[in-house]
Order: sequence, then structure tokens, then C-alpha cells
Amino acid sequence: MVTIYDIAKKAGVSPATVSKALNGRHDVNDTTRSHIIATASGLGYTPNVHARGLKMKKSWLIGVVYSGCGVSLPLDHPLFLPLLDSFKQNVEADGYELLFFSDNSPLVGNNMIAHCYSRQVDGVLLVNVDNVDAPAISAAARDIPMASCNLVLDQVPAVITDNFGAAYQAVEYLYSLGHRRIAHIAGPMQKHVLAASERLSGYKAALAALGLPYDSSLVIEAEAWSPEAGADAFLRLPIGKDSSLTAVFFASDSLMMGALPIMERYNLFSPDDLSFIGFDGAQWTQFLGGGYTTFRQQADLLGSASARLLLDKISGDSCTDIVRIPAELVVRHSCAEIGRVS
Amino acid sequence: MVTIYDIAKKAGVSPATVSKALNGRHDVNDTTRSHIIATASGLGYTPNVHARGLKMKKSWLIGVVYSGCGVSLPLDHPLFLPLLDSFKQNVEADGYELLFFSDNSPLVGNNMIAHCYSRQVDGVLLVNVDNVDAPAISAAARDIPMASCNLVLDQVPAVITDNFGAAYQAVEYLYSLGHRRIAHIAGPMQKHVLAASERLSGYKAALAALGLPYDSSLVIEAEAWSPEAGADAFLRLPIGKDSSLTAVFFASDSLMMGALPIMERYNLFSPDDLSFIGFDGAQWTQFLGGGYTTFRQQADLLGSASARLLLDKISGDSCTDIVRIPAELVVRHSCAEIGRVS
DNA sequence: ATATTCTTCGAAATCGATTTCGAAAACCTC
DNA sequence: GAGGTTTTCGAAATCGATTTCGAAGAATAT
Repeated sequence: MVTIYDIAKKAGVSPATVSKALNGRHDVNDTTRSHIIATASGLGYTPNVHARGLKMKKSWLIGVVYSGCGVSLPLDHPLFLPLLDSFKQNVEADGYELLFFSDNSPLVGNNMIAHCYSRQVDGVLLVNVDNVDAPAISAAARDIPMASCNLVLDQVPAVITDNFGAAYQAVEYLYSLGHRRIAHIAGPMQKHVLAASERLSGYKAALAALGLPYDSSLVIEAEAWSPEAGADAFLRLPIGKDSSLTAVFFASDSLMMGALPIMERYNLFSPDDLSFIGFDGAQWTQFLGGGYTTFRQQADLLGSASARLLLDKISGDSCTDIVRIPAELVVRHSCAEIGRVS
Repeated sequence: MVTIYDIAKKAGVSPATVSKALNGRHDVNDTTRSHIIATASGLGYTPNVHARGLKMKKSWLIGVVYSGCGVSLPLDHPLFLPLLDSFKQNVEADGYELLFFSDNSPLVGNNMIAHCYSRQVDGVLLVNVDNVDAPAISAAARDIPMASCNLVLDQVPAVITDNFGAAYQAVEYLYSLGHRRIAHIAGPMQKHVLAASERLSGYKAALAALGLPYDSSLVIEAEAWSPEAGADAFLRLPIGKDSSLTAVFFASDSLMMGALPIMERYNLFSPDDLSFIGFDGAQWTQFLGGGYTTFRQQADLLGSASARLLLDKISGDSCTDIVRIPAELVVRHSCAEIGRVS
């Protein structure tokens, strides 16, 4: 491995000067600087990040924490990779790289924090985390800059999709098409991941605002975010040709996917028999069944916003607690206009 | 930050002894060892990986390289995350963590290699890489332990799905159901990613073995692995109620997904009008249209095998060049039995 | 009791880069 | 040219953990 000592010897200067030349310090002559840079690249020098990290107490590493054992928020959530990719591009621009570690203990907490200290990460992003030791993390967040995505914890600035607003808009949209009895398949309620609860709140608020009664038989909470759980929940709805139910708002596309085989089994079609709205913007919603209407979570914005939040936190700036990112209603063909027969 | 010097002072021993006690060396008394361990955990000590890495020339880091700018092999490929998760669990068991870096230059090569040297990674996994500076990587692979997944490069041991065998089996299966005119929507041919070419070869070989003629009008190479490209390719096939074509083997589920809207447009149904087989085992194939037959790539095995390969390489063992992982035929309901009307 | 071996521990060097502070040289001012 | 300022450079300390090698003490052998 080529070190600055090798460069120093070859260039006929001291290691100190090499370091300064390579780091753009001003107390080194332009001539010597270019000479040093030339011999450095001639030798194929790459700085040793361990030595640098040891001295500077900075690793240029950002830990990405997710739930390895998460069942309700699976790793293959359609949001995860695009979000991470966007986040990565943003922090890379500032020179950071991503250290990928999950905390495989039942609760994301101490184990993860020990990792952070040990690896000297400069910051931590919590994403797709569903089972946290909230007090431990909030405490650690005073030492280690943290940010989270779609997760709300004390002391940790968060970027969240505007679930409430989107759900509200979903009901408004269905109402505008003439729907009056609108069901909601909710996701599993979790303590710090508010996706399910906020979407349910938005649904309720819109009903109230539109003067629609809240019918608890039209709201089913799924056991998980999976298609299987969606199917189970969907079956508990009053479906059938003669049902007064005309529309279903699913808390996620995964849940909606589970309903599709059931629809086939009962020989029902969307949108003719039942209007569907999903959530997430999964790829299949674009191509299947004439296209399903859904809310696209803006992974790119979620990623860039959480990067901004974390980078600000790292540089010590005070930053906003919560940033809301709107979800985009993607209108396709799974919602029918009804009730205009007058 | 708590260091071994702090522990040494508190425990009344030297830093050297602390280091040895914590690392399980034999030249330290059991009594002092337990005393040291106790005070270490009492102080909340976590070792500084930079200091350790500097001295030991080992980072306990494995670099995961993928194509950031890859278009033909998108980041959200259904295989990517499950594979990575399996890989991670396997290398974590040996104490490694994952450094996630893409090479955003047009060709994955020098930039990535510089990163590896700089970060002192102990090994590199190449995955979902589609545009490589092959000579540069092969050269670097002599210095840095590497392994790849679904990518074939000189000097780099690889784990690959048995594309040939699966494609062969697809044709055999369709043949056994009575199909005689079987089309293939191939993926884009790439130099080092053999998914498309091997699947095409398997298709051709099976035709030949079964005595079926090769009809070039039934083989279309898609421009990319996307649904859009799949739709374009599918439209160039002789489809329609009166076509003699009875089955299509798609090189991926994504390509197959693109064909579904076209089917609807022409009022065709699978399997009644056309039998479909996909590749990858995407989630939607399980739930939509009564279930689509596909080949499941065994992400868990691909991940664990590439972990094994890389860990062996790191420990200096000679290891196999190529490991083949079979793909599992998942029979659902998109393939009809025909021709048994006699 | 003396010699020898084994156990246990610590002083000091090392890994590679950064940074402080002082020294030398070059420059300027009058 | 004396005094002062600026520029340019290097010796040495530092970050925290590991490791070598020698020393002191304990245990064993003769």
C-alpha cells in the first residue's frame, strides 16, 4: 500500500507537506504541490481511511439501519430501494458512504447503537424499521446524528409521507365520483410507524368532512402489510354483487394485491363492481387490470429530504423535526364513476 | 469515547494487558481478565475500528458494488434485496459488515477499485452490475478478494442461476402440455451478464432436443428488462385468436408484465389463448390472473453461495470458479394443456 | 538452596494521516 | 542593510489498538 511516506520520499519532501498538499492547505508552494500531486497519482496513492478516521474522528460513513427481522415492514417494500438510492446519491455528494447494518436482535436498539460507536459512523438513517427500542434510540440520538424515514421517535428528525392528506384525498376523490359507502383496509397499527394510523385518521376525517357516517364494519385492520393479510381482511368486508359497498381504499398496494384473487373467485371486477385505490405506487399497479389507481410515495423526495436532514444534523445545524412529503394520486382505471344516473 | 487506556487506568493494568484480555489471549491471568472485562463493560467500551483496522490491516468490511446507473438491470430487481439479505446474514456470521457503494461512472471499474483500496475492504461482491470495465476488475481481483453474482468475469468466482437448465425445462414443460409453437421473449444480450443469452441457448437446445424447428420469428430480443420493452417485444409476435402460436416463454417476469395490457387490449386470455411462463418469481405472479407460472430464482441460495465463495477467497482458499444454482419451476395456472383432443 | 521453566504482565514500537508550532528562507519597507 | 513580515516547510505529537520481547515473579525440578 502506498502511503504519504512513500510519496514524501519520492518527492523529496516531508510527509507533513504531502498531507497538506493533498488536502489543499495554503501553506505549501504551488510548485511543490503539483509535484506532490503528480508523484502521488504516479504511485497510485489512495488515502487510508482508517488512519484518517482515527486522527480526524470522522469516518465519512453513514449507517443505514433497518429491521432485519421485521415482518410487518418487509425488506422488499417497494419504497426501500428507490429511497435508499436517492438518499445515497445525496450523501455521496458530500463524501459519505453507506454502511448497511441491520439489528437482528428482536428490538432495534442497543446492538445497533454499539455498532454505531464502534464503526464511528458520522450519522445514522433509520428506515424500514418497525420494532424499535425507542428510549434507547432517543437517548443515543443526543450523541449520534440521526434521521429517520417514515418513523417517528423523540429526538430524531423524520421525513414522512403525508399519509393523512393522501387518505383524505382518496376519500374525497371517491366521493367526487359518487361513492358514498367506502371501505378501508387498514394496515397493522404500530407505535412509531404511523403509516397505518395516519391513513386511517385521514379516512375518518374525510368521511366526517363530507358528512358521511363512519361505519366500523367497513374498516378492517389487516394483520400485516402482506397480500395474504390483505386477502383475509378483504374477505371480512361485505362484498358481493348486491352489496351497497362501492369502493375500497387499501392502505397499501400489497394489501390490494391480496384482494385480487378474491375478486376473481367471486367473479367481481374492478372498477365495475368495486372501485379500488391502493397506496405506494407498486410497479404492477401500472400494468395490470387496466391500471390500478394508487398513491405514489415519492421515494426520491423522501430520500433527498432525509439526506438533507441528516447532513444538517451532522454539521450541527438545528433542523426541522418533521418534514412531510405529499403522496401523488395516480389516477388510473380502477375507480368508476357512479350515481350519475339521474 | 472510552479507550483501552481508560480501562487500563481504572483496572490498574496496562493497555497491553487490556487488549490481550479482551482478545482472549492466553498470557493473561483469568482473574485479571474477568476484572478487565467487567470494568470494560462497566465503562461501556466499544473498540475503535479505525485504530484496529489501521494496525491489523483488516476492516471487516465487504464492499457491495452494483451499477448505480444501470438501466438494463434496475436496482429494484426483485432478486436484489433478498439476495443481499441472505448474503449479509452469511458474512455477518463471520463478523463482516457491508459497505454499499455504487460506481456512478459509466463503467464500473477504476472508481470502484479506488474505493476498495481506500476503504481497505476485505472483499468485494459484485451484484446487479451490468456495465463493467472487465479488464480493470479482473486485474484488481488479483489483489482484492472478489466474488460476483449472475456476472461472469475472469479471475472472479461467480454464483449464477442455471439459466440454461431452466429455459430448457420451460420448453420441455410446455412441450409436455402439448405445445409445439413456443415463442421466446429474450432479454437484452449483454457481454458479462449471461441471463439473456443462456436462457436463449436453453430454449434453442430444448427445441432441438425435442425435434421442434427453430423459428426466428418467434424469438424477439427485448431492448431492456422492463415491462415497456416486454410490451414492445410481445407486439412483434404473431399473436391473435387465429395464430398458431400457443405459448410464450418470457426471459423475465418484468417482460411478461408488459405483455398483460396487450393481452387485454386484444381480448386474449392466459392460459386459454396463450400459455405464459415467466422468470424470477416476482410477487405479483402469485396473486394475479389466477397465478402465473414462473421460475423462482433462489435468492437465498445465491446469497449464501456467494458469501461462501467470497469468504473462502478472503481466507485464501482456492475456490470454485462458478457455482450454479437451479431455478425452481413454480407451476401455477398460466399454462394450458392442449392438443389432447384426439 | 540453586537452577530451570512457566506464567503473567508492561514498555515501547507500530499502523498512516493530520496538525501544531517553530524555524528557515524569501520578501518587503524605509 | 537593519528590522519586520510573509511564505514555505518539517519535526514531532497524536489518534487507539495490537504485538513483540523482555522482565519479574511463581512454580517446578534437581
